[in-house]
Amino acid sequence: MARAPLKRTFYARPTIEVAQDLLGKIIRHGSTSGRIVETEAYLGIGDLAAHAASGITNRNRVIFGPPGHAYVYFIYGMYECLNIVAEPEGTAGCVLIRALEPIEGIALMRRRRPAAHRDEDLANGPGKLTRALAITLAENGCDVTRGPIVVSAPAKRENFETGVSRRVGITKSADLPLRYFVKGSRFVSRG
DNA sequence: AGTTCGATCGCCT
DNA sequence: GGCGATCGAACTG
Repeated sequence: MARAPLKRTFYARPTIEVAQDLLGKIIRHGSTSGRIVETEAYLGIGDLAAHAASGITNRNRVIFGPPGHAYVYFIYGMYECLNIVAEPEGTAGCVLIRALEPIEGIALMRRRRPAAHRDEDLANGPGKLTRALAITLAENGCDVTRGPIVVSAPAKRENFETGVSRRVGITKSADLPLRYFVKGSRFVSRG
């Protein structure tokens, strides 16, 4: 039951709003999908932790492009991380997807992530969820309002509390409260 | 439960 | 040439 993708106007807003509002949404790639339970906002100028901080380069150019596109990058020689571009075209800003609650294709995710022995370990980290959903650099720049990665609203509205904390694993601009998560979810990368 | 450390490589100075 | 928006295994206590 594929629901309609979120429209581009959803993404053409301040990065912090988009990061908060992406919680609870469904992300799908192929036959695998999950519910977003953890995000981080990465801003433009002034956010020294953001890839966009020092201006446009060949790697980060999609962050400066139109909203609603995937920014996928390669890190530590072995992992991909998935972001979704926010802000109007020409303004930098993106949301790192940090954790998913697996929904569809769990058996396939288990095959892709043999180290995960529990469902909550399949996608509770940015490098894990790209592995579980088979998202690679080939998806960099793709339009998540069209595909092959698609983001949509859940079938039923859910109520949850949003937790806020510092972002994980960075050293610069580390004090900013730009990490958001579904409070109480056992699928987040950390409490 | 918490800490340390190795794997592995593209990007940018 | 150094380092990074990570992960998982190995180790300690």
